[in-house]
Amino acid sequence: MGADEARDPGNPSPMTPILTWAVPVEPASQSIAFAPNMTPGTFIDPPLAIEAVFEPILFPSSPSESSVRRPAHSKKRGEDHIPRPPNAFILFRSSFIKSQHVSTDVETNHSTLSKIIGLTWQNMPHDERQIWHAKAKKALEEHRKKWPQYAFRPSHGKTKGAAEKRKVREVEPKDMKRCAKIAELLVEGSRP
DNA sequence: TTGAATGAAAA
DNA sequence: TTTTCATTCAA
Repeated sequence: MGADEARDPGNPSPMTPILTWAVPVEPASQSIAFAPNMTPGTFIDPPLAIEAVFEPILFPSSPSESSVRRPAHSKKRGEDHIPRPPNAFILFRSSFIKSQHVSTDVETNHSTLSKIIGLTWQNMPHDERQIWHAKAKKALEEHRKKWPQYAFRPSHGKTKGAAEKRKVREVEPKDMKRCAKIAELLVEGSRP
């Protein structure tokens, strides 16, 4: 760490409309419930209870065609393998791909897609990203609940002989600019 | 098996 | 601090 917290480049937005936050339409359908094994005595009240995880405004997941969940890479890794809990970006990316907002029809290269989605992620307003962070947090809680004893154990000597990673194809700057434009348009165009 | 992104957590 | 790995699927 250190004094390099200047991780917030241009984000002045002096005239950002702040998106009309459509109040959380979540009545009592999602009432807070204590876990069965949790005794009221041990309940620690979190400073900020963000129980309600609102749906993203900019890039909502497609309501249709989203039931068949593939086991991803069921090969390799024994069935005992517990996958890491997905972080906010991974969740966002998955949703983005599934939604087919821009995927496989125009770009089949997932590496490029990752670039576009990454740029889109950075262009997203803070509020929107926070929603995905909340989702990630929730996923983490579920993960902990499902595998309480899970712990991330990265293998050290994994990357082969530390050989040079050969790049398949570096995205040309021209295409890079195109990606940036796409990402920008994606966010701008999704604004209400 | 790799690439490509971001982020959480381990070493 | 650096490295691993979570998702995703065409090469």
